[in-house]
Amino acid sequence: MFKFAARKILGLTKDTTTEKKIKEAAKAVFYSKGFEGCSSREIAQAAGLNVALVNYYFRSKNKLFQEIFSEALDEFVGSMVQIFQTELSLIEKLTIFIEKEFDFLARHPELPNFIINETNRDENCAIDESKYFNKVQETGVFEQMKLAQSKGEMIEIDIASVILLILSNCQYPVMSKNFMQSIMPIPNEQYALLLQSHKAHVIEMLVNYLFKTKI
Amino acid sequence: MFKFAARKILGLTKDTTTEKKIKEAAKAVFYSKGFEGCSSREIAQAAGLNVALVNYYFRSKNKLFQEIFSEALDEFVGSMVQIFQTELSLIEKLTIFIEKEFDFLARHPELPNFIINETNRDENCAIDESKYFNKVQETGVFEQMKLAQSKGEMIEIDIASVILLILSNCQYPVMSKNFMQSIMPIPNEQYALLLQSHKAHVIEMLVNYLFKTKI
DNA sequence: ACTTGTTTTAAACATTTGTTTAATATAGTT
DNA sequence: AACTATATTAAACAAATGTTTAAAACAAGT
Repeated sequence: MFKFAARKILGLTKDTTTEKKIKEAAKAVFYSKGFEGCSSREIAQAAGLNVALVNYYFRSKNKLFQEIFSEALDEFVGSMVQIFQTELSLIEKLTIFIEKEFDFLARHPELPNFIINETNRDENCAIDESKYFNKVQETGVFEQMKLAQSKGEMIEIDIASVILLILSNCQYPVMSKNFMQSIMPIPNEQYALLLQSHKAHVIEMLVNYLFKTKI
Repeated sequence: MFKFAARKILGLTKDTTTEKKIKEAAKAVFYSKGFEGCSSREIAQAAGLNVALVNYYFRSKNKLFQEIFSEALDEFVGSMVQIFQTELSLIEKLTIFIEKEFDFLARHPELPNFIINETNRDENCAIDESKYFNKVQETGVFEQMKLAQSKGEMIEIDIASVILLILSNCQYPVMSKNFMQSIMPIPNEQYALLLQSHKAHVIEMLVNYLFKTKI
């Protein structure tokens, strides 16, 4: 019955290319259509395989999704942490983070909408509440902010607000592309250009506002 | 066969409470679960009616959805236009718009995610590409911006970028509530407070940046 | 060649889906 | 009261869904 489950737990799978194929296909399909927007068969077909194989390797559509989703979150928070844990100044961290985030999102434009969306669909899918928070906290970036605030280098503002300001201005422009194009006449190529110039505005605006230091 | 369609076209429906009940129920269900996240039967049940009635009044789930969605967009753009067409200064318009948008979104927190999401799901659902753009353009707010820019009162920035800055900072904080709560430990009541103080930051930041005029 | 354990497939299963049908109830008109 | 058009319902339909089963293909060891 649960042979493969046991094997997986014991780490005995030979990590076959099939499993990876399914995961890659599932990733692509889930990202663009969401959990409820696609079927198991669609994923199997995208991987060029039988439906039963999907459940053979991942037990259920739900389980497969959870794995993909949690890796998406990992990747997402990971890129944040990667920059925060450097020894740069806050302004540098902020600037570089926004730069990287815009570039990253240009390559994975479906990701933010996917995460926001699925977090809203199933509130329980918030995995390990504190796991990600701790990761970020361990970088010491919060202390760095509080220190800067006490020294008057940074404005008094809730740290959650800072996160919100950053994510809002990085992610929303990507998520809302189709919506923006439905209320304003902007062809695809031009939207990419818009994002580039928008990035510069976001950086300047946030740095100026948070640090009261003209660039 | 298409009796009711003919009646609707001819405006002969007595606008029964049943039709409204279905629409209200559909609105609530679609908003919170999206088109693919719910079934016709779920909508019927929420309205306390038979499934067949939903199709009797709206022909299909798709058609019902289109009606709801396009009204959501109307409402959304309408509130924008309402403020833009006043005789206020740009700074006042911006400030009031953000104030109202935050209040509006506090009452309809599912709306932005719903619109963004469904616009991404079916790119064809972008109804009447120019309709909304014209509505906004007719308010003359774009000319007002260009004038302010030529007078040096406002920074040089693409108007699409301005829209993006505003919507990003108003909508994302609401859309991402569940996501934020899964990476930071913020209870519900506190998140509402956070949004209030965040609103003030957004106003100050945007006014300062766009108009180079300290409040 | 036989056995054993793993991978893959086609087919089946029970539910759920959007939609339609055919019958019943309701109300208004003559 | 009978007729008619509308409103509502229960039941049915075909298609799609997530999942399981049972059999086949494959590989490795003996």
